[in-house]
Amino acid sequence: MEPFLISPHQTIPMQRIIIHLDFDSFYASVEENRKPEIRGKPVVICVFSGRTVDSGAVATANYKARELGVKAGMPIMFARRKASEETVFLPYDIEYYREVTDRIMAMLEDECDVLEQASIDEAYMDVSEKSRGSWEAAEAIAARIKQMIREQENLTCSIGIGPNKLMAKMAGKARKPDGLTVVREKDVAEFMEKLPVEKIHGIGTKTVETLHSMKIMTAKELAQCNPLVLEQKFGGNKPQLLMDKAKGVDESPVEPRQAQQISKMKTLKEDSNDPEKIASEMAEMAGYVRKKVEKKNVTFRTVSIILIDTQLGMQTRSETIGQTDDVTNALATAKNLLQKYLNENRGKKIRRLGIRVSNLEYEKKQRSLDDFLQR
DNA sequence: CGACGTGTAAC
DNA sequence: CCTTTTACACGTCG
Repeated sequence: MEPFLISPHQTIPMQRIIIHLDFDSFYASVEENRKPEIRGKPVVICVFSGRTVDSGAVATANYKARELGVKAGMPIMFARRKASEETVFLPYDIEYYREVTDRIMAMLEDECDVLEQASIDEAYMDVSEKSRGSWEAAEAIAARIKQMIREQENLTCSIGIGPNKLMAKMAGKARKPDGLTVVREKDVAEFMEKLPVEKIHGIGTKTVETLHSMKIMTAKELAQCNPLVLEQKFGGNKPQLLMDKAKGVDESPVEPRQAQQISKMKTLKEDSNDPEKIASEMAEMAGYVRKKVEKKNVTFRTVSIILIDTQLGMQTRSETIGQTDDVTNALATAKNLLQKYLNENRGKKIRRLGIRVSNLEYEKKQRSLDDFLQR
């Protein structure tokens, strides 16, 4: 889709219509479908780190559990304290959730011009053409999508429709669960005005803190402030970016995403600085990375290790090598980086670690054995 | 500019 | 008392 309609005399920015779709407490809902006996109960999906019985964090809580005060991101231990007798705690099963998502995303591709899967439970859809520029038509598309997902997967989602990705996303947040909210171009200013800065998508804790220290509390104040004031506190492009967001402006296109990196992290059972021990964990994680690299049929150029120490400080070390698909090679590089790190940081103990490959190339079309034999 | 390391943000 | 994975921006260095 062309971003602009070009007439002989002028360039008219085309009005886009973007849908954002977000499954309601996705992991929990999927588990409720898989295990009917837990339906109606508070459900908490957990990432258990394995360090102690209940160490780890909450990935998702269903609405029943949220009523009890359980929230995503919370340590499982906290959630246990808040939870009631009947609350169900389940380990997350990412592979199963991915299967469900993949089915739905395949379906969504047919319902829009361009699909951008933003995460396991979120997608943007450009429906400018499919709706022929009509907000009503876009709303009908959204309603049909909701119905399809309900009928075929027994899941609900919240949908936002707006003139760009930012507004679609924020519209979707306005009504949950099972919501459908349209913010037309002409209604953007009014929608944004009421919001405190911390409700703007993409403005996180650090930025909020700085804005508050400047007495900028609402999107309206941010949108109308003097850019020079922001430039005192923020560098580079950030002032412009912040003001655009506050005004509900976002030109970024909806485009298909491909992974830029593949990584695997793990929490150690006990803090350690034993090279042998850490290297063997590294090898295990490399096995997982290998699987993913094979599945995606990619090559990579950069290998990194990620280390989180006892104080939860994160450090990375990386090295760029020749384009390769050989994860064994990556593991060797990772072990070298690890060796170097441990030498530079004598005595520092590691809590969590990870391995990552990046600088991915998707061009790699490998000749199959058949092709090979035919020569 | 490419490579590397850190910070911010979101899920 | 603290997960996992990904993306991207930016500063710095050579």
